[in-house]
Amino acid sequence: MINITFPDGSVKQFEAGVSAYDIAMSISPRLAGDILAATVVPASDATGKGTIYDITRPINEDASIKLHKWEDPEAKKVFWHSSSHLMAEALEALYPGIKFGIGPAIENGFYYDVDFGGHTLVEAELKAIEDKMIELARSKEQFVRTEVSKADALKNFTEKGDQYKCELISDLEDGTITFYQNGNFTDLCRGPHLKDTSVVKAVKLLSIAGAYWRGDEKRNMLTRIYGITFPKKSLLDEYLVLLEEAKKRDHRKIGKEMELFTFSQKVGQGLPLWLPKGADLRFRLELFLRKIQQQYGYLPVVTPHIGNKDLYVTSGHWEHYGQDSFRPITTPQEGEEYLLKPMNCPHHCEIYRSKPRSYKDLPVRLAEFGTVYRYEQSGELHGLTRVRSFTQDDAHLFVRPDQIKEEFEKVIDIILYVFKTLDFKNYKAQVSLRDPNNKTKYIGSDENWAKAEAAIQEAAQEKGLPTVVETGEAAFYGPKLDFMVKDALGREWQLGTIQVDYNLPERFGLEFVGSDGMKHRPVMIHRAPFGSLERFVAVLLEHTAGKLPLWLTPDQVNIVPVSEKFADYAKKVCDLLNNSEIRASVDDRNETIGKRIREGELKRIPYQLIVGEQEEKDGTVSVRKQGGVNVGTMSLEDFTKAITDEVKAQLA
RNA sequence: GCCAGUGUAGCUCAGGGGUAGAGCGCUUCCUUGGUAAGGAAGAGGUCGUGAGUUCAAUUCUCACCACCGGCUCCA
Repeated sequence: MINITFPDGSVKQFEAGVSAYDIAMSISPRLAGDILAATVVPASDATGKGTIYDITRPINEDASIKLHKWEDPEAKKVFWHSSSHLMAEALEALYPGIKFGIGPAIENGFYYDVDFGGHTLVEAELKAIEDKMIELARSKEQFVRTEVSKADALKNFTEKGDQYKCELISDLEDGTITFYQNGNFTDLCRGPHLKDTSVVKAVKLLSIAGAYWRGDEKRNMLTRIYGITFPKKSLLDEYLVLLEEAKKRDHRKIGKEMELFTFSQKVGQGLPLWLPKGADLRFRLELFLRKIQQQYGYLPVVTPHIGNKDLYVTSGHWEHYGQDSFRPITTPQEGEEYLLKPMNCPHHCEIYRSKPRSYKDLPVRLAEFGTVYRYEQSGELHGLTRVRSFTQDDAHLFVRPDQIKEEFEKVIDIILYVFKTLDFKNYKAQVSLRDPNNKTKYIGSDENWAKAEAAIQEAAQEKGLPTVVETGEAAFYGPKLDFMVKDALGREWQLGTIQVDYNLPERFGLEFVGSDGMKHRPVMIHRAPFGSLERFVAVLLEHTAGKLPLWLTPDQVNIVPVSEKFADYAKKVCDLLNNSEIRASVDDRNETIGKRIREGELKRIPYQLIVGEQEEKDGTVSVRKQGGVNVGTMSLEDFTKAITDEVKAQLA
């Protein structure tokens, strides 16, 4: 007999070899029917973390257990992973001879990478695959786990001619290899899996994409099929509605609706054109940050949009990115070449170098809203989040080595203030370190890398900022701390960034005179709280669904006169508001009042003022807040004060 | 750059080998309306670009361009 401990601390005895399913059954058959996976922590597991088990897998020793129903992320993962096997089985039945790469569960659903040989899978075929999956699911196929030797595993997939699985197996250690079989389909898989396929009730295959084998663009491109499944049809319907809702928050759609920005094929791919309202919004964001930076002792600078190629040879960027960027600009002067600036740092280094610096002058903080140009691959361009011309809210801090941590922490403060003011709550702070196994990708000495990586992690820790560490994600010149935020569809984008750089000061020969009268090398910190105005605006639009905070939004107040008789009063109200720096306009078009209010709502204007006979007589306005809330009638002075106070509070 | 999809009016989209449609928007007129769509008339498109097949191409074929979903990349 073995002891099984439950999450509430109670202990029950079972025969050795009992499964999670048996255990659930001993509590209630209903529970047994609901559970999809179990976290089992065997007594011998020193980590205490345990393993997710198939609910049919025997438990052979004392263990604690947690049973997972659909609501648990662990269960969803198992459900979707099994669904990818189910899809693979359907695919193999419909397209005999195809080969399989990998097929994991993802955040929302699963995919499988498949080599269809000569066949090109098109979207029209997905329906038939979905139907086959449902058919197979209904036949209640068990997922059968078997442990196999490496030799047998290789033999199996060699006979099948699946070079991808063979490659995966050859990387595995003998004795750890398991197969899972559902129906006629056997896959190399660590598991865990569902008990059987019958719980999969609803299937939607979402899209087809090409994906390089093992993420390597030099290798075969496999066909990746994305899908999602649910244990109930209604859950699928809800999910699809949710997806539609998310698409309505797409910044590209909102940007068009609110007339913030546009693109032109004639101007060029990835080159955003900011429309008047968008430019207005952008300037307001800039002003907001300028004020903070002034408080933190930043000095504004302005530098040209091009720079001599030698500048980038010196910085090392030419060597790293020269081949993949906009080509150099030539001049009538033989041999003279300029580059569109891909970043501002080299220019700022030259500003630092323009005069001798004393240790007393440091830190020197040079800030610029600098527009840069990068030739991003055409397939990578995406709305405002990935463009070829964008403006960084850039600054470079030239600091003494003993000032790094303090300066780094101040930058964290600025970024957190910006995020707080704009109500970004779900961000991730990511520390990006270099890949120690691929040092040739990076420039700079081991010693400086170690110092910089330590400085970042210490600063984050002292600020109490929870971080995730990603190895191999560092910039080529230094490690960084990035703030990542998700868009409407769950894609993650980097916004704010702070980067320590020991390299450029070296390359540019930057110096300061120390208290000892000797020359020393400053350390450089790159930082951009927004990242770029383009990306920041994009993510902000998706987070707010276009309902921007009052202080930021281009149109704050829409004044709707009840009829044209009151247009003059409306204009007077508008002028008075404008004089108080409130962005108001009058909609006195020949349309019904209901229609004009509706359009004000659709334009996401925070306040609408309805004015008619009564208001004109009393010098008041009838206030309607976005979303249909009738705030009531108030004097114009009171309204002006309320708006001004609300803006102040938002910026506090 | 790679794989798949899309490209028709300012916007959202329907259509389809015989030179085009809807709704919204826009213009004009009627209506002067009190908190999410009043009515009428009108203007507006070489159907992404180029080539090919055909008596005839916006429709079929090919190439290119752009956009969209992914992959790779992201200073």
